[in-house]
Amino acid sequence: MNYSTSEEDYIKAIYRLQENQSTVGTNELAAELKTKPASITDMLKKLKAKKLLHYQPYRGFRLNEEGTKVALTIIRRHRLWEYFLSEKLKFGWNEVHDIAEELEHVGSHTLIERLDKYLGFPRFDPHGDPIPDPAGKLQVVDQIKLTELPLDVKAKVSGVTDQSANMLELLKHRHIAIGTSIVVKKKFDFDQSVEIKTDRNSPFTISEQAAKNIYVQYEPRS
Amino acid sequence: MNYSTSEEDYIKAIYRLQENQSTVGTNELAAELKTKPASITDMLKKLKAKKLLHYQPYRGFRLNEEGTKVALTIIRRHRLWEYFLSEKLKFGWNEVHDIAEELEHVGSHTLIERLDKYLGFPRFDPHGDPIPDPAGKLQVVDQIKLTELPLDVKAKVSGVTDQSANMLELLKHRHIAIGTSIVVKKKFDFDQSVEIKTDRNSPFTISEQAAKNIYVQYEPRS
DNA sequence: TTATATTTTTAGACAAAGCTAAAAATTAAT
DNA sequence: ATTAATTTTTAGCTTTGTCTAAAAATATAA
Repeated sequence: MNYSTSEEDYIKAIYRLQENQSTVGTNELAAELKTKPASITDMLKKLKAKKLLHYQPYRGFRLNEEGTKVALTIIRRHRLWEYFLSEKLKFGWNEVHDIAEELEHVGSHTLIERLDKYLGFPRFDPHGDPIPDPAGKLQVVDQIKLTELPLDVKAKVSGVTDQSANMLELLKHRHIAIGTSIVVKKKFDFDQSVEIKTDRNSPFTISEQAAKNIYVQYEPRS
Repeated sequence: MNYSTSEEDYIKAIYRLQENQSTVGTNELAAELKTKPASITDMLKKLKAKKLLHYQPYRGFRLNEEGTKVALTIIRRHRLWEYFLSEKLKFGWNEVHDIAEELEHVGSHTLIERLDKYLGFPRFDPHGDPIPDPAGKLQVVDQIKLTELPLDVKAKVSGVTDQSANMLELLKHRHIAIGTSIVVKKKFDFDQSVEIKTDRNSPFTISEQAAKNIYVQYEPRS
């Protein structure tokens, strides 16, 4: 089945919201999509007719199996494009989102599969979020915060959550990027810092605060 | 200024048609866009209001300077994506058009400039059509048909116009692709064939008919 | 538990883009 | 130079996605 850009945006937003709550409300979704509640009700009727969600008027709604699969397909496209923009076109982690927001609606299945292959089947986007597989399944995340990594265990940087100028500056200065090999050498509890070492630096120290925003994974990227 | 997907499609189609004729007609454009004449009239009013074309009811129309610039910007996006799909994602020359038709409407200026850089500033798309420059100017084409290439002058394959299965088979078999170095050794007028040599083959002969569909350029790609 | 506040839905309108059928303008042809 | 044929435009309707204002349902609270 093929969905309009609008429908895709709704599906994606509902998916995002229902990750936390069990059921999503009209006002809430309206806020998320920066639109008005009346518009939500209209679209819900259409999506229900297309059997993508459970919905009883006044009772809230939730994506069903099919709707979830569609959502994950869109998220897959989004994150693969983010990875492309960041890795190949050298956009900053903070610039990729808006452009990917447009590219994700280009529907060709072959396009996405070839892109995936071209990129080397990445498993995480530049923000560290996992990329759903072609079947629309979200892989169990095997990435952890740098602060949770046991000492002297080699891992690879898979993403960061804090994209502030400071953080980006720090990462740039230390030559930390996605894929960088990294090891935690010591943890200094007394001043909340950790000593780390990458394959491009001699050991250095960063704040635990910063380290918490760096995600790493054990295995090499497949 | 920003234009809708529909507006962009109209502008591109008008540009295509007015390359031959001096002025374009409603029926003609309707056929090109597989839509109805009444829809054309509606859109023409909008495009005229946006000062993209000259248009007198019943008198035909033609893009003005601004409209032409917009058309070339869209064509630039289209052809850069075609190049990307063909060179990087290994799509066949015949598969790229439809996907590029969607990607071309993604508006980000930075995206296109970075893509251009990433691709190495290509000057021709996989069909051999020139890629307009960032200012929306079409470079004078310095490519010629293989049959027009003087003997023993080295050139590079820049595209083909015939994408029939036969032609693709021939090119594949002879290892002729975009960028392949090629020289014409002899022209056999008596049976309408030419002997050519590439950097990957000993000399061989193909029909003049086939050679006419192969475009080459003198200088190396910039 | 009845009144009040909040949330959600309905009703009716609007803009974009398209269509059909009918009217108007232009072109061609006797 | 009229008539006939063709092209183009207008008028009015449809769909998608949005909005505002009003009505209905649900939740909260004294």
